[in-house]
Amino acid sequence: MKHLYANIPKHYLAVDCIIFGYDIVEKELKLLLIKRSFEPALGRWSLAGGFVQENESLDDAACRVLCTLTGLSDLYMEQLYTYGEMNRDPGARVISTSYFALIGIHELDPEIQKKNGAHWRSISNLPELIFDHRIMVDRALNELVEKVKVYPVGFELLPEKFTLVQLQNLYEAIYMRPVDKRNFRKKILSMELLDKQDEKERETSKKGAWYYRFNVEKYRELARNGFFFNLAVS
Amino acid sequence: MKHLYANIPKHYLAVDCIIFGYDIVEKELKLLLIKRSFEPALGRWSLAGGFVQENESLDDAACRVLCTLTGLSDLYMEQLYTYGEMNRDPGARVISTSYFALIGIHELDPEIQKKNGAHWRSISNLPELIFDHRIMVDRALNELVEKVKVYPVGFELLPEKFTLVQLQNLYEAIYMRPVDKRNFRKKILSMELLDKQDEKERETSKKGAWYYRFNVEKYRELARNGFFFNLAVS
DNA sequence: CCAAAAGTGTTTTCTCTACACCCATGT
DNA sequence: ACATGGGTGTAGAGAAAACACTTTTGG
Repeated sequence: MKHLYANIPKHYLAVDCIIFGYDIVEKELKLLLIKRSFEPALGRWSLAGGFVQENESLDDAACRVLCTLTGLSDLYMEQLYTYGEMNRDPGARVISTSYFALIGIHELDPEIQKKNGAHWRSISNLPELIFDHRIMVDRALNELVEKVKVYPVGFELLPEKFTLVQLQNLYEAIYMRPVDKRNFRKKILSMELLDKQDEKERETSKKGAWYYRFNVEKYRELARNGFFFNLAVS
Repeated sequence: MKHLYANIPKHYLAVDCIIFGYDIVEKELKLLLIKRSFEPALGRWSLAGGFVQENESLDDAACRVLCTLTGLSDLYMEQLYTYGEMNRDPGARVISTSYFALIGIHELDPEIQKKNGAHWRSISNLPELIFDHRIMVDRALNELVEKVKVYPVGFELLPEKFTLVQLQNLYEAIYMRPVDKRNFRKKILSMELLDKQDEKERETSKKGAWYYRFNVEKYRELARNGFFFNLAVS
């Protein structure tokens, strides 16, 4: 059947990953960027990307890029948007589909990071990026803000055990504004999706803050019955 | 610089358009589908699509497909999602980006429609579609529901002048559930985005219903100042 | 004993929802 | 005069927002 498409032009197709992380100590949202060690744009900052091969789906390609870079699989990942302007890549015409991923900074092996030229950069102070990567990042940021309001994806950025203060700090970092402590805690706790642990975090305060865990199974169960997660708070 | 990408495989790239219309008389949401007059899948139903050419961006390609089919330009259109599974098109490996478009059924010239084998089909009674087009449609429907809640895009499906009853019928068709008349009118009118005309629609009732127009400029002005459209009603 | 961060309730405001009757007009 | 669809307001419930003091404990 291939002859049917005989006169159709073909294109280079790439994926680019917007990889978010969260620094629990500095309370900052970060982006995993690559200092390019190859042409074009050698030495400049870019998203993690790669070309789509013949034997892999788009999602496969994005996973491959992500796994190669981080050594991690089963990360939260989602397709976002496809950029198909004529001259977005000066090297050749390349159409690129962006994916956004969420990972806990602590999960990332510094060795692998170094080997791949990957660096965490603070969202509020990004370097100049190649091509249209900055546009990709901005779209992903918008998406992240909307997403965490209504789906429990923020937890992907935290360790398994986290305190309510840490969770609130994360939301403040994403929303880029302060959030009322009492309203925040009331709302998240009223959903009954967090399991309180018998253990306190004692690094950051003398009193210590209780650890919690997000209960995925409970969320799935509730969601099946029409429950909607919501943390769009003041 | 093209040699840099010498060993990279290339792919067929397509766009598929999910074109929504609204039948103001039958109060039904419709989809513009093509009865294919060519292989593969001759005689079967499909979305309007086409391959991305060498000298056009993705958006250009989608516009071209849409214009060719409808004879209209300046339609509301938005990119949705890119489908890149290996075997989604049995003819060859094709990656396809879906776009959704909103047009008023009344705008469409029946001659052009006939010439292109395009037919309006009711959303609630769609025929079987080729490839993964049904999946594309379902995603687009979800997107449409979410979109009309929070952006004034529903008006793209209506004539310039419309009545509040017609607007409500449209929202009921999209939400696929009844909506409270008084709450709906209260909410839309309180936004002060509709300009009441001095004229009534008299086809469907003896009393007649006032025509309104959506004031785009006013909306843009308000939106600039942080106003949010909202018609997520009971 | 004090500094530093964690934890905790109540009141007010606003938004959402439910709901039933009168109006205008063509036949 | 009546049938048909268009148009209108209010009261109650629930959600969101504003807001300040007490607790714990290591040094």
